[in-house]
Amino acid sequence: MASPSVSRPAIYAAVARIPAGRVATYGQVARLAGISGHARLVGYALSALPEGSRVPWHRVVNAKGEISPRSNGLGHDRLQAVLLRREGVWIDRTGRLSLAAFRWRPRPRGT
DNA sequence: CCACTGACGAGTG
DNA sequence: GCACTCGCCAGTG
Repeated sequence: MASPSVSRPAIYAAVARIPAGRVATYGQVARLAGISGHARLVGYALSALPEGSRVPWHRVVNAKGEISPRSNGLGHDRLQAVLLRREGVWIDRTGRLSLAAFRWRPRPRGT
């Protein structure tokens, strides 16, 4: 349940800004979407994404740097790991990736 | 209108 | 570093 449509467009737009090979946290996306502090809403919005959407939802991970397990039972969490790996983002055997190395930094100084 | 539920995050022990 | 609690918003029964 819970298919909130808060600022879905804003959230999707923020997620769409994440470059391949990089990841962003829900909180980070929320901040970019203009709803900082509402990381949950980001997750809810992404959960409502249709399978054919062009939104790189797989580039969004939680603050711990791991793929949040979902309950839809469609194995999307597994798919996310595969998609990320395909972009060069390797998940640690503990199920976590190095945020320090793969976290996307919007507006970096220089370049 | 009330209660429960979700792809979360930060703080505390 | 891990486990637990509280806070946030929106939709459903």
